[in-house]
Amino acid sequence: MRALEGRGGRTRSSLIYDTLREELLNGRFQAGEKIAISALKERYDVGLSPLREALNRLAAYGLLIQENQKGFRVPRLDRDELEDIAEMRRELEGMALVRSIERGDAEWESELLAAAHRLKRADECPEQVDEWEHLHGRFHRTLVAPCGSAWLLRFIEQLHDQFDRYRRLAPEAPEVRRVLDTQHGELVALALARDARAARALMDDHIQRSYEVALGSFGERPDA
Amino acid sequence: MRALEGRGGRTRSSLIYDTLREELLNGRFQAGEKIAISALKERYDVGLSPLREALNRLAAYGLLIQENQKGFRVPRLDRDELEDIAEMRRELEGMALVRSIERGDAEWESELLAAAHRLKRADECPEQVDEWEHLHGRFHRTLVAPCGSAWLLRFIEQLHDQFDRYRRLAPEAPEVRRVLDTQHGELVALALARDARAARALMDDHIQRSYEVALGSFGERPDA
DNA sequence: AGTCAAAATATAATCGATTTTTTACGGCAT
DNA sequence: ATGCCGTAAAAAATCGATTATATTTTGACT
Repeated sequence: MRALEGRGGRTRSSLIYDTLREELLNGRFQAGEKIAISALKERYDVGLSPLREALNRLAAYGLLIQENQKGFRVPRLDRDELEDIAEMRRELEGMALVRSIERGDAEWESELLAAAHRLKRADECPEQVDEWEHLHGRFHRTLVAPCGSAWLLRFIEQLHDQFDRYRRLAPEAPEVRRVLDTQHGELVALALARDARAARALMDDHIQRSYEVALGSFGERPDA
Repeated sequence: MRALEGRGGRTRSSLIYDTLREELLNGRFQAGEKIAISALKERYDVGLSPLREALNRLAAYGLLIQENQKGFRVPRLDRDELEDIAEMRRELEGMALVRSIERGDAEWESELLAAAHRLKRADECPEQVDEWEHLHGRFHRTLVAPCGSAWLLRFIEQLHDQFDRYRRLAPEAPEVRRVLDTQHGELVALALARDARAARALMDDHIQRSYEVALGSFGERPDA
């Protein structure tokens, strides 16, 4: 799989980083799995150095676990951790959304409408998952973009990535999906109406429902 | 400077990481400075691979900036960013403190008292800065430790590191320092009294004052 | 059979050298 | 003088091979 040829100003290391991040998010690696470095080396046809650098970055970011002298592992999926991630998302994205509503300008309103529209179009093509994921992430980023805090945005991004490891693994839930899709539009409406309180409440509910979908990644309740 | 010999289970990469992190926090590198990799290589007597891996991790963590094909740079100090960091510290540490007060058990109370006591002793030995920094960090970590969210703790740690880049560079402010030292004790008292609201308010004030001290890292107001 | 230790194997970490890209410099035309 | 192009030097990124550590296997002994 000679996937990393003819790049533009990018470094091998950064290309592998992006690729691996995407694959980790999409559950292409078994949770808890040990990373076989030389296998990846073959698979992407790169040297050890850029590969290891990418793995180091992913570990610092939290998408891998690094143990001295024992290489890298994919973090296990853990109910408590998912709950933690969801709870933090509610706190931080709620905070960011309120601030965005206070500070966002007319240009933001336009971009928000555009992002929501693109996402809505994608909602109707369930076959193009990658495209939908892309637009979905972009919509949520747009929503909180003008919050004014670079660090808050950074943390939110990181939490989204963590959350997506679970959500993308969960089975489809069409009824909830429809509600979630509707909420995207409602979030825009509340943002444009500058109703911070209601927007925050809706965001809370949106993340809570997503969390319940993501719980599906643990398989159908072995406790029932 | 053959500083990285005879290690115990640690990897060269992780040793350099710790060393560089510490030096970055202590302002041993000029803000905005370009990292001369081969100079560091000589200085710590290590190969390029572990050094670059450490730099990659530090960049992912936010203590360095990485630009494709242009190596690594120390982030500039920026008033707006410091404000952002302080604001986020107020939000996140406030949140974590409230939760700790709700959830912390008797063992936590003991450790908190111990940590505060150790810190107080160190307050009186202004010559042992490193020791004080160590105990200060530990005190603040203890304060929020039982908040129940690993991710919240992670973000707080990261923000502390960012904040310290500024604070440790700022000139001493003995009067404010005395107030801040006193507040550590008061925080413990409020935590033990389980007065979440007052504790949060005090933490807010504590961080705000620290922020004002840290502003000193920009030199004496060129705008006056 | 089960257990421990030593040897063998596999994997992680590191090094030294090479390749690629950027940056600095100097001539040349405008 | 100023700006552009090509070359030289420097630095970043990468590779291939080596060393160190962990894991597995083997085989003697209980």
